[in-house]
Amino acid sequence: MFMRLSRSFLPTLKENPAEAQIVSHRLMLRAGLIRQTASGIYAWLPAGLKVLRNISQIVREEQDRVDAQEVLMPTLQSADLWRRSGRYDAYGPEMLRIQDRHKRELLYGPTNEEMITDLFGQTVKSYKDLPQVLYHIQWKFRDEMRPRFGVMRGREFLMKDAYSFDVDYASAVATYRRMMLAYLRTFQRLGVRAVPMRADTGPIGGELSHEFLILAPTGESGVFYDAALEDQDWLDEPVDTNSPEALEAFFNRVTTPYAATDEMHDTAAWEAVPDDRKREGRGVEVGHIFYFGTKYTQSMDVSVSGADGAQFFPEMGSYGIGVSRLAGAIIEACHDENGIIWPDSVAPFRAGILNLKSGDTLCDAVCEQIYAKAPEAFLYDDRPERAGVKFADADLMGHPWQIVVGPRSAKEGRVELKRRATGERQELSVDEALTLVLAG
RNA sequence: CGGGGCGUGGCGCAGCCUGGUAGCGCGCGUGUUUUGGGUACACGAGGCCCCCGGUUCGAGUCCGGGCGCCCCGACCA
Repeated sequence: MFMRLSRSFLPTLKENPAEAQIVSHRLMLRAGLIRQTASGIYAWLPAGLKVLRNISQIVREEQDRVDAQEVLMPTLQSADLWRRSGRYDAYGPEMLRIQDRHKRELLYGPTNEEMITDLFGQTVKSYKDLPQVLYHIQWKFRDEMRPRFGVMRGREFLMKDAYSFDVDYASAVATYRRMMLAYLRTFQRLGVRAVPMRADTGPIGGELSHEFLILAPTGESGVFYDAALEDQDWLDEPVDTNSPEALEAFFNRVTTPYAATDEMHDTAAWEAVPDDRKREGRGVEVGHIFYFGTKYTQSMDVSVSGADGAQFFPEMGSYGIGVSRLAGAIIEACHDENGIIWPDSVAPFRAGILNLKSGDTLCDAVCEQIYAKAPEAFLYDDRPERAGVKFADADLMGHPWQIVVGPRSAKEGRVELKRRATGERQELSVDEALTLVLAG
């Protein structure tokens, strides 16, 4: 794509579109990341697509790190598949049902348990091939009664969904815990604090369902948690993911401090948390992990041979991360009155190059020199606009860094480097600035 | 699905009550001006007023129907 702003499809808006009520939706529209094409359905423009890809890539790396294997299943699924599990009739009007030219019944997948279970069953025949964890990052469609909040609650959305198959409960628990670690690492790398909270397990019961919520004032549920959950660095945490004991210790550490959404809130337990550690607010759900045993292997009759030669139904779990929702949720958590403040890891561009005097030989030369060093990392604002316009747009788009090139400092071969998150500015040589920006 | 609101140049809105052939700000184009935080002036382009039907000499405006979008609620990655 073009990284020169003068030639980019990056339409920033000065005013808030009337339909956008919450801050992330407004900023996504104003910063030129998305455009709505129908209720709850969005087109991702070049900068927005970069964000989606950056998020996906981090999700992917952390899934791979716990030995999940990436596949790609289709968006369209056959109704027959869902009849096997009994969900075709059970799912209700949220499922978009489609007919092809031969009047065959299809549906746009809202989730993939049936399809993955079928795929698994076609392939895996022995306990020796377990465990298996498969995931994909694919568009889903749920015909929500009321889409809202931009991409946070769209009808079409990009989701990473993983599915695990284990020989027994103990093994399934280990897989679940491994995935929980992967999630904590994923969200940490995305620059947000997502707190895992016990979720309702419905008819299946047990304690193996957790939602991950990001604190944001516009969140959909109330959350209460112990500040002890805030400071842990999971990226360097040496958890031996092959050891069930180590996984259990890890799991206990994560789940012992109090954390609950308003639905699961336990007032008595909350009272026991020291006042200075109480954290209370609104939360956006960005991930959900769930153990559901043999629900689908049984209903779809997918079994494998055990060591004793007898057939058994593998134990399953599913693990979702709302990728497109995260784009909005991150903005909810990371912005100020001037615009987005992207975490370095998801920013569409590492830095904006602001040419304060396009057309000036010296300014142009300095900008081109910087831009040539790493064109993929920069958005070069070469438009013949006034300085104020460029400052405002750079703040709005939220580049982690702004490299400001104006005639004043360019004469001395220097540029001004601004850190978006802190507003801190410093005058540096071109090389010094490049080193800082490209290092992180 | 219940309740409410809106649909007028690209964006934000006024005009509708009290029918007479469309206006403001921003943006866009050209020129001048300005040159480190959305500069100022001038000129200019751009509108089946969501759609269909009705009333009327005449409908953006009144009436009926439809479609689309948003907000509150119940429900959800």
